[in-house]
Amino acid sequence: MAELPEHKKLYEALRRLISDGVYAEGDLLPSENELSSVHGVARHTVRKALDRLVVDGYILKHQGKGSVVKGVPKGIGILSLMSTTSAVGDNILTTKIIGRPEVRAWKEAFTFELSDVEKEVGCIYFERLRSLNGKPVFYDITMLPNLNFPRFTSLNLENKSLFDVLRTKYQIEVTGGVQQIFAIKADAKLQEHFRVRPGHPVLRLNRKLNTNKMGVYIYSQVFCITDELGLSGTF
Amino acid sequence: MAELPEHKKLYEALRRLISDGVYAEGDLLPSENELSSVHGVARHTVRKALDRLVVDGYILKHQGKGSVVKGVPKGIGILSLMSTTSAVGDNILTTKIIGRPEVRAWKEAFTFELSDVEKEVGCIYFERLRSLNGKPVFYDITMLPNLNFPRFTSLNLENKSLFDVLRTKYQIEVTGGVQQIFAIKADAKLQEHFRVRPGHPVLRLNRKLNTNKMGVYIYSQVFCITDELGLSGTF
DNA sequence: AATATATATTTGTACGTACAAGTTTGCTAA
DNA sequence: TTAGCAAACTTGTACGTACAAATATATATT
Repeated sequence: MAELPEHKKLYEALRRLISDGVYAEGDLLPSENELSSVHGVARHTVRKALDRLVVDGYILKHQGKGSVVKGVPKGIGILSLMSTTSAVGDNILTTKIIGRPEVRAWKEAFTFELSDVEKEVGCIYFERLRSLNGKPVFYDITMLPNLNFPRFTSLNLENKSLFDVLRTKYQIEVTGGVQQIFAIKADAKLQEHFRVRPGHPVLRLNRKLNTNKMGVYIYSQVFCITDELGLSGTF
Repeated sequence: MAELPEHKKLYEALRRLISDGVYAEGDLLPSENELSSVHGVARHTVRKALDRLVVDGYILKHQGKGSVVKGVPKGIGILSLMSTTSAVGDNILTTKIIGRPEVRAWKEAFTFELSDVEKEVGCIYFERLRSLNGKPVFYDITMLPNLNFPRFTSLNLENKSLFDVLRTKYQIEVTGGVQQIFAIKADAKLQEHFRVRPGHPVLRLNRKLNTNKMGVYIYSQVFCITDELGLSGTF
């Protein structure tokens, strides 16, 4: 395991403290000079760590005041749910894997083209149906290239943990991506999954996610019912 | 007019060169040392400017190689169009302002709540209908607080230039925001604008954009037909 | 000519200093 | 008590140095 640079170590440490709630929203982080002396690094290194926290949306900086904790940012792109009527908060979101993750061939990923390498190795494929308070709201298909993912098919793939699993188990970080969004009418398959009538409006997202590994992309297609819940995202 | 800091001036200069196509996609920027000596600033200052170009998606950096131009990034959040069948490229996107920008009172901005200050000053309101090759695809409502926007109602509000106008004329930069996305059925008003039948699926976006000015937010609601075009965005 | 090696170039990390600018805090004087 | 002011604190800008790591280039060797 390679040694991380100092500014990245500090970034990860502070990020964890915010994620774990040690520093809550509105709190002030220790000053740059304090972090500098405590962690035994130069102020410049501290600033680099804080810069990334700002970019990632964890903190806000105010000259003369300090670094104010903003909170844990929403998922990359559009991932979080938001109720139109009331707060979503403690509603129960259950995730059901349809079938098991399996390896199969692929020639294209929705509207995205694949490289020759990706075509050759095939993909890990799985579908999920997520329900809020018993009502299905999400149906998504995920495809990963069958590369460097030992024992992936036997992992528990919960909603929130997918990116964490990729980062911690396989050192793969999602750095960005592209998505296309459509409003469509529910087809037979979606009518069945969502238990809606023909013609019901459904949101469709085609997504291609970039990672820190050259040539490794994650593809997913998400269908969503937005009758009571809008898809919410920050940017 | 306040003097911009050196790193920001350099950032703006390089950004402009990329936007204008002087540095095209795939080109290498001058090295950090070269930029340093040419512009008469320290390498650290150059790096800060380049850092922001990386964050904004204009360039990619490779250790030992240099800074490779990535191109002009897509709009913040979801702004750009993308064809499902072929490249959009040179299709003609026309923008029509429905009515003129006008000042009016407001009590809420779509699903977003307003501050007391915002309610008091009222808002600048305008609607736009954008068509691709004669077919209407975008209908959007924009609302700005009636603050610090002298002569705004007499400006030409083209599609691409809104953010540029805000930045250059009023020193207001959009730093991020929140959006909610829904798939809905076209109501009477949308049926008329888009010339579609009842029940046609339409994309709706409610957006609240943050700016660098404290307390100044931009609100917009966008309706979009995605029959042939998906809404595309990078993140 | 092809390969291996050494050199130069370029970005990454990390340290340091100094001062400017904005905010908070505490003190002093009215 | 209040108001004003000075000091302390915190982040922003900008300069400098040094070396590491990755890439590109030129050189030498086979």
